Amino acid sequence: MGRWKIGMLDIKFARENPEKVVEALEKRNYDISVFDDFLENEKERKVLLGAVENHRRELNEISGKIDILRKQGEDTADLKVKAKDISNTIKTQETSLNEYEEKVKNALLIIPNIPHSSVPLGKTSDDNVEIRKGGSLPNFTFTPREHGEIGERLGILDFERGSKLAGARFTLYKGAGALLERALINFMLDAHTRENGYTEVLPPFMVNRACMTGTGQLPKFEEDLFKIEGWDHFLIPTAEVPVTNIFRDEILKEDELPIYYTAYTPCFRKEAGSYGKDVKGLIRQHQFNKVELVKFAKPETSYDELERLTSDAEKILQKLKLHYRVVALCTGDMGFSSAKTYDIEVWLPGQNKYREISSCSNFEDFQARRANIKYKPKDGGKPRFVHTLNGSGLAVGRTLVAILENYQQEDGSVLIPESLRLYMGGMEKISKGDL
RNA sequence: GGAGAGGUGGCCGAGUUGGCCGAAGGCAGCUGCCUGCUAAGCAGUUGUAGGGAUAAAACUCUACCGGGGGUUCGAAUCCCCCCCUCUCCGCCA
Repeated sequence: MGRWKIGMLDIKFARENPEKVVEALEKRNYDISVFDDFLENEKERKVLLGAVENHRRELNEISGKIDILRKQGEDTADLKVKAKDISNTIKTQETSLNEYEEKVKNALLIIPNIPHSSVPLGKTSDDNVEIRKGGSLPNFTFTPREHGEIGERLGILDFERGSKLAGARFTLYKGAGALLERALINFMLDAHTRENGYTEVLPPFMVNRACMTGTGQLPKFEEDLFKIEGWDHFLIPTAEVPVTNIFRDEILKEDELPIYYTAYTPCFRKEAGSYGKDVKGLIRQHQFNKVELVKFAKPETSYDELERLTSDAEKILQKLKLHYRVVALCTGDMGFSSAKTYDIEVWLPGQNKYREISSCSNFEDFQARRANIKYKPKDGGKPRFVHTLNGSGLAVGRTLVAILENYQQEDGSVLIPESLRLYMGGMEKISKGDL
């Protein structure tokens, strides 16, 4: 009855600023008809809600009278008849009200976040804007190979057997390859916890529906998720989901903010609709490892936090001496829940292009509304929604790809970046036949 | 998997012959008073969401006692379904 356990776009904001919502939808190349549905149903919903509340007040009054008369031993039959009548009216109207609430809620849940004013306008990834570059391009005296070929020649990546075990887009890592993946995870976690101020968490790798709705994967993108048979649980597509939902339905204290979490998890994605794309190699897998950064911040500081979060992710690439660039995603290329996103793209000489290795976003209060995460201001005011942010710090498999391609030698061996050697038991180079 | 117990406000915890319960009491918090500091003490106050009213308040209405449905004029209290937590047994990394 008028309770919104699932927040989303602020219903009041949507109602009172329809032009802004429409503008946002257009910028994102979304069909604006969902919003028309919303407005229409929301209007009706409000009228009905008012009617139900009035009747309820009337009914409450009569019920009170009945109680008093009853105690005085007087006859209440007439009042009961009247009350029954009102009660029936309420039931009828409520049924109708519920339908409208359902419609409003469903419409609201599939309306994306409103882009921040600083987000570049555009339709596709071609319209993204490069912000800066980091590191320097590697020089090769030979033609660099792709990571898949490098990995197979070294015997550290086995795509054939990966697909024997689980099908396309699964890979078996072996020997120094498995070690390198594990080393990268530890290296990244240590950097973020020891140098960047994040607290490590290790969440469940599958979550319930409420979590998925909270961060925006549901209800719109269910076809991208692996669902557990016979259970309303899903394998996580990113640690963002369980980690952001840590504080679902909670009210934090202002002093606790900002909160920085980092988490290693595997990620599971169906990659529906990407048939034929990146079928070779490690770039696009159904299961991959990622170290994630998640922040809970006050609204006033969330954009500063986004800059710092992005630079925390960049630091990993700097330590590994990999060349990269940071791009600001345009309105048409941004994810559903995001208000602003920076992608970090690492240079892959084997493919002669930049590939996304991290995506850092400020969701403002979009996820916080859905997941109902608030904080109580110190001055005693009403609880406010927090701002949530997250970014990869980094995608581990793609980092391994970058190392193989950037550190490959003419003889097919691969040097280990210096900052990683401690994590590789001192290994300096991966050669054929190692481990 | 089997057998029990329970889910109430920031926390603890009353309330199950239906009405006076948004909900006693305690703790914590806040505001005054008082005590030369601290502790104690006295009085008041302190939930969330939506609507109305207002310059803003005061004020007022509706809903919320794990979730959903039912009975009833009326449900935290009765009935049904689901979820979760805890204890014991079994099983297992």
